[in-house]
Amino acid sequence: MTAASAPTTDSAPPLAARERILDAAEAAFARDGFAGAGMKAIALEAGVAQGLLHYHFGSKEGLYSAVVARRSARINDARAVLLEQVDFAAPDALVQVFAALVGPPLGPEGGGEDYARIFALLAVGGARDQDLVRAHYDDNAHRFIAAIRRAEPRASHERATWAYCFAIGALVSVVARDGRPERLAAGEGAPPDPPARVAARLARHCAGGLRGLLDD
Amino acid sequence: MTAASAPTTDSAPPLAARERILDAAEAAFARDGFAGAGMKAIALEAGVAQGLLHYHFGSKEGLYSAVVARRSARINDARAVLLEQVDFAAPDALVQVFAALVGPPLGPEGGGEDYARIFALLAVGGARDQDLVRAHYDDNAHRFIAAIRRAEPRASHERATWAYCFAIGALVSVVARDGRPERLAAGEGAPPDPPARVAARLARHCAGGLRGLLDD
DNA sequence: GTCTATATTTAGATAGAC
DNA sequence: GTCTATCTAAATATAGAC
Repeated sequence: MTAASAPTTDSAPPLAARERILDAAEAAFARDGFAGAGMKAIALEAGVAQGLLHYHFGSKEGLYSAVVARRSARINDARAVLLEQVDFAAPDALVQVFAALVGPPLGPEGGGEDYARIFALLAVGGARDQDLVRAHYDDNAHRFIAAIRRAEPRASHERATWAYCFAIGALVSVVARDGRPERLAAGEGAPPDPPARVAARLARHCAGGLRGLLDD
Repeated sequence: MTAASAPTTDSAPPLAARERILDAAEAAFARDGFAGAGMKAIALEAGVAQGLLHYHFGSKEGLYSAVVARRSARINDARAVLLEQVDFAAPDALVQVFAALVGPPLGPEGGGEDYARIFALLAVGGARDQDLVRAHYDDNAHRFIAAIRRAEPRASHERATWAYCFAIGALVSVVARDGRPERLAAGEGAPPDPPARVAARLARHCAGGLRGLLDD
């Protein structure tokens, strides 16, 4: 067996069809969820035969898992870069940490609308989604919980953890929602706020939320 | 046509089979989502024939909508009761308002684990879920946004709205998650916190979050 | 590696007896 | 109002040619 004949290996150079399938699957899973998306429709959108999906990813679960793995790696890499740039001596260090956490899923690294709802579904889904979160996001979580405590030493490990979880929750509710906050605030047809502005607001909210937990 | 022959009318006294179907559907939709749940499995769990589901609710969408309508009414009623009991002159008025918002979905009115994940999926789902949210939760939202501003007059309408949306997001991330915060904080196998304690912590977090938005 | 064709199961919905 | 039986469509997955 040659090295190029192992398509499930991540280290191999990605083929064009493989990436097209992942792109189409990302859009389909986002639109219809795991159970609602169809392998037939994904193959059609990717412009390949349905059998090719099973050749590359084995099953629908395998394809879903691959979609999450590809995108979560990009998001967490972007988060790590931002986290390294945080000035922990600054008065707004805590806001900077939360901005590093919530910014990438809202920005171009997050895959835009296509992956946004998958990201949200992962956070509220059942056993399958929870396993994927554990595999692809738990390490990142521990790193950020540590950073939260470094920026706000008064926070216990437990309170920092809850603040992290609340932050993820608030994040998913806005990444998955095209304009519900805007609609509630300004009525039907209100234009959505730019992602950077939403991220900044969210980061300040999370920092304030942790401070609210301190006198417990 | 007699009054009793109109099963789709909500004012009619509920029949035993109809309620059993709703209970089974609530559990199934929570476990597997809308697309993942099967009418056949719901009928089996309710102990009725599959055809009866269509007689009472017309379609799978009709059944899903009925599940959401039944539970959201109970949740919003409980919220309204708590909101009336808020002492807006108290220094922790804002915390009280958020406690009235997040308490019922976490308590017995929320339907426990069965409805919890449906509640969360509604918040991050596609067009179908967004329509249901608009129909069953938007009025409640406007009432709470007004209460938030009454408890914290410095908050603009826009900021109060974002604080409300962030609160719902943080809420769904904990109602749908059996013990991820506990696991991240204390490792595998950590016992879950009691719902009342989670609700109190969440309310304080939300109040602090809004304060963090004020100096914008 | 990619395609066509198909096997097998299961889905939601309906018809009609009682 | 409830049941049994069935229709039709669509699902995932597989087999085998190229």
